[in-house]
Amino acid sequence: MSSPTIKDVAKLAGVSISTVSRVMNDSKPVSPEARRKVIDAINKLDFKPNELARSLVMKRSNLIGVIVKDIGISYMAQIVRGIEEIGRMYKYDILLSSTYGDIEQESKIMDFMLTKQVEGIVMISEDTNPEVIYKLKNQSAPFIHLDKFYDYEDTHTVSIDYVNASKEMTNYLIKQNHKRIIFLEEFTGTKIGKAKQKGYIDVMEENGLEAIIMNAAGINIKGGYDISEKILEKAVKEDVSAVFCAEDELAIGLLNYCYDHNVKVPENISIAGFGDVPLASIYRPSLTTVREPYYDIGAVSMRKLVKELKENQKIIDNTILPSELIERESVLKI
Amino acid sequence: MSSPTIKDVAKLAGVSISTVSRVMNDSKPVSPEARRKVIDAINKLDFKPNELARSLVMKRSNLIGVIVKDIGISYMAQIVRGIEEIGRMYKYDILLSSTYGDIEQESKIMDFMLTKQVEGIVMISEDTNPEVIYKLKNQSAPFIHLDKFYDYEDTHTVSIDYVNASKEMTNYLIKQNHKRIIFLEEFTGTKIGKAKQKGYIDVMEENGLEAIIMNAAGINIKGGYDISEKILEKAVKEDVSAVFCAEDELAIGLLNYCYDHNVKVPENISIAGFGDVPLASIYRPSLTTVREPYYDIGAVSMRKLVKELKENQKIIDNTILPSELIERESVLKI
DNA sequence: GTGAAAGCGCTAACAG
DNA sequence: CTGTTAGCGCTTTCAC
Repeated sequence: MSSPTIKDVAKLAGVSISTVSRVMNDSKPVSPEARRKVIDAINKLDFKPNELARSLVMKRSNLIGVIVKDIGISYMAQIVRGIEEIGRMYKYDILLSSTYGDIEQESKIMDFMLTKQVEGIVMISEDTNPEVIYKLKNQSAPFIHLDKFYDYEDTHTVSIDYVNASKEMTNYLIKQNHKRIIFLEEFTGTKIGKAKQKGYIDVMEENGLEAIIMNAAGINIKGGYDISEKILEKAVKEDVSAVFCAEDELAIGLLNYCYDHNVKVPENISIAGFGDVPLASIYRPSLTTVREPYYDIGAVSMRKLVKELKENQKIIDNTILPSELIERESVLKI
Repeated sequence: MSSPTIKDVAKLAGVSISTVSRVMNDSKPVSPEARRKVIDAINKLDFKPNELARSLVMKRSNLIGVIVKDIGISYMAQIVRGIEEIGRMYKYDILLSSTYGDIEQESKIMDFMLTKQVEGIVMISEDTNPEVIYKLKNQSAPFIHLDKFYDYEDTHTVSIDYVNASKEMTNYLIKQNHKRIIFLEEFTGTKIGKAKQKGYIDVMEENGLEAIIMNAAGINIKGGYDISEKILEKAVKEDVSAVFCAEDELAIGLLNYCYDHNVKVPENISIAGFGDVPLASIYRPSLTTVREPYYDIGAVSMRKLVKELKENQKIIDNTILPSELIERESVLKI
């Protein structure tokens, strides 16, 4: 009826349970004969060890808790892929839970995962609540905190150099002969938001160009779409030829608006994004953007976690991964 | 140092561990005084019960294994959302693992999940290997098998009525005055593939129209893109005005090709898809398609699993969910 | 109401 | 090399 246990195997093989355990784990020498008998019994019974029991005594669950805002958000799914693939290499499994941005859930789920004895936690959110970060930092398991927008001080994370990435894109735009460039963001005062803005402003100033910043109400496609009318108005009035969006989602929103209103991209206006979400390369015109290496962010996060777990010490730092400017169709090239 | 156990709580509260257990689970009456003392102790120690130990003795892991081809595939992520949200209602957690289509992995992961004592399994794949299905059916845990293409006989799944959905779209196209309509598919001989094809052919015949079927080499954006030149050639030569793609991905590939080659959609040619992947509504022109309710498919799957678990009996059947024709821009309306 | 004790399935000394 | 035994942290009889 219920699945066979190590006892059943031992009985059938005519040895003690220790011997069975030993052949399963190769933890101690076992005579060839006993080994054979055990293996036979295992096969005959189709025995599968109960990892729960194993975890209990070993005090190692081999579980990593991944708390994600919404697994349907494609870049988050990319991060999870990275976590999972590296996790698999080290025999870690993923316990996945979504919060949908609800801070109570974030907190509850964290507790719950600890209860399930996860050995580490990766929290993938957007605009994480400070309380949650506090809690994350004050619980016992090592963690990584990944937030596209909210780069908290002194948290353990993996990201790119936002100032520099933003500079690179601004420089690129200028090199393509754009002089009047709007920077579209939703300014929330976050460290990352400031960094992107700074990169843009610095380069514009260096080149004696005026920084023109506009604000969207929400970092998503709708946010980009809704501000588009104003942007386009300003563009014709003030001779703007390019818009640098702080997030791909904003750029897609703008692109959608342009399509809906017969504005040709990049002929009439150039649009650049930031992120390189999967959609950016599929959409037409394809989006010129800065690639944030989501998969790698996940993979490196997991590697760091594994290292912490192995060395049994908590680390608090920020690993910087390289970003890359991806030239596509949405920016007019000279 | 290491986290407090029920013993520590008992000691601090001056009661036995049984009493602590009883207040935690409300399983038996406890005197108000003892209850208070226990609760105090729990709070003081920030005690969190070890679910692993609990699962071991209760023989209930509260874990559902979700085996997914690739969590980065957006419609799969939508399904997982549905699974997760319903799972949460019943206190089930998600153990997530990706296979990347590798059949050895599919099999290994399944074993591994059983080892972790998952109570049920949801397998979300594409073109699942028969061996894997066989194995899925012959293991002990209840399962749901979700495959967009491969509708195996006698498996436990949740889907839509493909023949009917395909008929609906074909009828719609005809109503929009299209007479020469290409059906683009990658014919793999699967039940679902046949169903979609049948829906199209039946309606075309009913209307005295010729069925024109073309084959892509792969059900993905590239597959659609690569066959596009031929399609467009045939379209001009044979006066075809619409293409009904058996999958949204094929339609997006075709749309991309049209954009790249200055073919206007829907003015020059109308394109319809099947699926309503998230991208379909974002892309411009937005894609007229058949909505497969991915989230609901996940949610209903989980409900079925919960029911099986509760009633402790395996069910093998196919739940049919309603689909919906989504009118957007890619098909020229009269 | 409450505590002592057995046991979930497994690993890891310990003694042979 | 192998078996016996003592737990891992918890739930659940079974007495009291």
